Amino acid sequence: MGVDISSILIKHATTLKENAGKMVTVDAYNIIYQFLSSIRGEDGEPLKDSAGNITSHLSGIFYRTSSLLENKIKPVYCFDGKPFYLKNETLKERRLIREKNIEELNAAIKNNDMERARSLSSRINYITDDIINESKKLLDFMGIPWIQAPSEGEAQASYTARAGIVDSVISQDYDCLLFGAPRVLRNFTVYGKRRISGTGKYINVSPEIINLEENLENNGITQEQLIDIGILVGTDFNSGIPGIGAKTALKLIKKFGTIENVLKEKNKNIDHLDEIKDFFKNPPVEKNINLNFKRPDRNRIIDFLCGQHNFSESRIINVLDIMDRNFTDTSQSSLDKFT
DNA sequence: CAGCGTTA
DNA sequence: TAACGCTGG
Repeated sequence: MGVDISSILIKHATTLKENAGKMVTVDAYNIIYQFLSSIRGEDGEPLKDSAGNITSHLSGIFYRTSSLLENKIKPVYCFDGKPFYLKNETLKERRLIREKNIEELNAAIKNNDMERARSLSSRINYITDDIINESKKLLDFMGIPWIQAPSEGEAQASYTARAGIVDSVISQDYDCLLFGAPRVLRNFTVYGKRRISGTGKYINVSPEIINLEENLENNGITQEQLIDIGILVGTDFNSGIPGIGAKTALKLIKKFGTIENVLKEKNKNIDHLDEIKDFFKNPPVEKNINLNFKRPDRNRIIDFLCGQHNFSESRIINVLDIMDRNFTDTSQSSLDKFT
């Protein structure tokens, strides 16, 4: 998933506290996908309400958003619109992998191999329209703004940061850097832990920040050359050149200057190259952005999460109290200078 | 993943 | 109080 240019990037450890006072965009699809894979019960299945509807994403969005707010970080969620048409191949591949996983899962259940079944089950994620719509509904009730991207959510999130409307982007994917996000926050969690997919075990993953300008300078490349490197390695919109990873791509781009020269040298071809480059440089985005944070609607949240989806009322109320307190704090902060 | 009760 | 382990839905 996404472009793997990790090996040529400098990353700095960061914390939620270090980012206090900042506004950030969140790649909604990316974070929902993470919640669906990691928030699971003992059986390895995502959390569900009594009607069998998946609720892991609601749990994730509710608690994560609240801790961000508690740390004075204001998140703005960016949702995917119509995928870039060249993504179709990638999406087809993902569908095939998923179908294969489901087949293997059924086989494992048949053979009573529950450990294998749990591991496979945790890899199968469905982001349905319901999951997206309920996420948006919850954000509305929480008074958190979200942006409907005309196309890719990570392009929208990156644009919003590049335009200076927010400070940085929360996403696990490096594609945001190709889209020009000045700062990308990864592993941006409260406790710095993540469950290893399919097992009950945890690994430590500390929040990190990647600074675009610093990395361009450190590698001695331009933004366009970073895009070229990404395309050589492979993105959501093309397969990349076999045998070329980020380090090799960097060397080649520095030696030959542009992806066109590299391809000529290697006698290779990438379909729709100009279109892909243009999409990273100038993706369709919503530019009319007004971000309005409102006080959480306690009754609607309790009705939605507890009434409709079986969340525990006492737990939800605890968090609502924290959010409420925090909202008052920020709205009064302009009065601080008079005290 | 995050909350929360338990433990040392 | 910090680390641990279980549970949430």
